[in-house]
Amino acid sequence: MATIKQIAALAGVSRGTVDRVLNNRGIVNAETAAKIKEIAAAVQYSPNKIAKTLAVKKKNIKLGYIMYASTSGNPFFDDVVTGINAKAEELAEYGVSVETRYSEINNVQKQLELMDELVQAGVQGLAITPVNDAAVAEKINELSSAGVPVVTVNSDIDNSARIAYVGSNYEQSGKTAGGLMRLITNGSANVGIVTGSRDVLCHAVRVSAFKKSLAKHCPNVKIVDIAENNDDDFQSFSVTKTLLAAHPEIDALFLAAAGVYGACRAVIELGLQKKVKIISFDCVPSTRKLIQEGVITATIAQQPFKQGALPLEILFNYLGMDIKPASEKYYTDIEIKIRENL
Amino acid sequence: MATIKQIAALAGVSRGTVDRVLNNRGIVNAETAAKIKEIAAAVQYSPNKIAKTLAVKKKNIKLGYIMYASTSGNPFFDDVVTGINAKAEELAEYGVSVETRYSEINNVQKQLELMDELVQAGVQGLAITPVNDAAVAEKINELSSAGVPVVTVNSDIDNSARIAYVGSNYEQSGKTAGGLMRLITNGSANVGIVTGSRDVLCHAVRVSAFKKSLAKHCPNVKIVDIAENNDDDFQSFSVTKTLLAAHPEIDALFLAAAGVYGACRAVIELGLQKKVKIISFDCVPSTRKLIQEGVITATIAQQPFKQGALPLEILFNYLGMDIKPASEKYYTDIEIKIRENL
DNA sequence: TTGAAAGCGCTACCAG
DNA sequence: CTGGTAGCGCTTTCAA
Repeated sequence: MATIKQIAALAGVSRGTVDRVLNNRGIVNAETAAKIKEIAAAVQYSPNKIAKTLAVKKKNIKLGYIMYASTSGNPFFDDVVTGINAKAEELAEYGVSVETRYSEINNVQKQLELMDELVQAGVQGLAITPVNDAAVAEKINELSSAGVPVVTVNSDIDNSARIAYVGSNYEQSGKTAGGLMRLITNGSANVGIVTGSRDVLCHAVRVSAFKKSLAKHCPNVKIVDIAENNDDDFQSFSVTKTLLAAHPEIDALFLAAAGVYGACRAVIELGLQKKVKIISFDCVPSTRKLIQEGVITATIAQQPFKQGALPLEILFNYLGMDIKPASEKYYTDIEIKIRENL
Repeated sequence: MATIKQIAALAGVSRGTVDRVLNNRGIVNAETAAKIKEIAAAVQYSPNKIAKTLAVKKKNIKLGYIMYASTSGNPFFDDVVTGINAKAEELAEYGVSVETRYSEINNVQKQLELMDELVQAGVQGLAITPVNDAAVAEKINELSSAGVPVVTVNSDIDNSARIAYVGSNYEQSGKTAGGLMRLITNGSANVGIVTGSRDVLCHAVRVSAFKKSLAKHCPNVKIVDIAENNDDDFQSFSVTKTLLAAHPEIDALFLAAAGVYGACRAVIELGLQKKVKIISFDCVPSTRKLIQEGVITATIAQQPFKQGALPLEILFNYLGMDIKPASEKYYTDIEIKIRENL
């Protein structure tokens, strides 16, 4: 609990000098620097975060956030935005302002424009749910080189210089879905899969991990067929109906992406809700309701609130507190929700 | 984002006066007080928490913590203690010190002595896992009256003036265990229950909620028998063996308290690990291992780390920041853990 | 290359 | 009843 002031006194120098040595700013006489470092080590100096935070106000840090709009089809992002706003409000006290922009899934051009716009507006750090495209990756690298740290949210982007990723571990969440399927079917079932799109990396990873997990432990669980709904409830309704009609042996569904409500409507319309066991992802209001009604057996949630909030915290620590992210990847918890612990 | 300084300027008074009005300390002329309040409301004054935190150092807050020792049989408390220590270290920066004492389950006398000891040592607030006894409740009330706020942890105590409880919602976690049992048995099973003691309130609540939850939804799940292990692994081993021998029809076990390892050893010794599905509580190292090995199907964890840490935060906020607990009960999350999301 | 001082916003204490 | 001031620990700027 030693302070800079105390160290200064011990070394017989001013606090400014100690500050320079300990934080590598400016130039200090080599001898005094060595002496100060020695003393700091001896008294186990560690900076007081609160004091630092208070002083950081003058920096007037400005952060940018590019998030998918929930109007693009998935109310999951509403909860993420709630997290963003809560954290932004909290950081306001530290003199931090947050500019949020909404982009569309798969619209690369729009996203690039928003990035430019935010940089023009003077943001010193950026959080973004990136479209998985080389052009986006490249712009992230540009920003990084220009000294603007970037944190990816919800989906990561390969070959980019982002300082951290916050979001689900899709591999593990897919495996967990497989584990759940094993438990609720007692290791024997004919499973239909409804996913968003084979082309969306995170959906693909989830599905393949799900399959792998079952293949390993459950020889009697068969994957009958797989359908794509493009994260749209109406498409989801129709492809699920087709899927179930084509394969009357299906007695379990794995809903790997959005469009959960549409798929469940199809099951209900066909009168199969008693027979078909359903596992889904996320816990949006309609999903919650379907769990309460017993249509969905279990869902896997992934801390949307935290996904929204944590990137801002990471950027604030990076820019304001000189704290580098402890890890390159911050995986959210994989939360199994059933009717009783919703 | 208005500050006291700005309000003082607007009102033409000193910051001291504004502080007095806004924090109800000392006496201020009624007119100026009204004026200041009006201005504060107009500019939407809200105190800066960081600045407050920095200034709180001089108070030299001292907190006490009475926790069950994990040597009393349950390694669950190790994780709680980890949470206590982490939070204590964090709070050290705020000038807060924490005195921790370890008590024994069911030892009322010892616990009363420790409470006295900590008060003698000058703690200004206390967190405690109380033995459920009238004498303990009464001493909690004494402390409260004397201005020492108390937070209960892990188990609550009736008719006491504690400012908050942090811990599991035993009713809901019991229900969740019931829900899980329903899912993994497909609603049909002969269940044996191994609990700690019928006399320990939280065990009793869990078990009764478990039963109720099953009775409501699963007519084909029968509770065959119930055994008590007094949270001891050796007793657990022996009573579980007896239980299984007496009821060969048992094909599922609900382990409602500690002694999980002992019960599982019994299952293994009888060669029943393939047949008997097991649901347990908490996620201590031995339980984790048994899940990985497929002996335990699922366990319900309850954020032991948070149970340790949060009470200190509540007390700090109460004493240092004048922030009353937002709620009287802080229930921990009910986390379902299976092999894949351990 | 170094020291001194102001400031972040709030609290507490001493005068008046 | 009120004002002024020092201090919490760190950062930053201005002088020297």
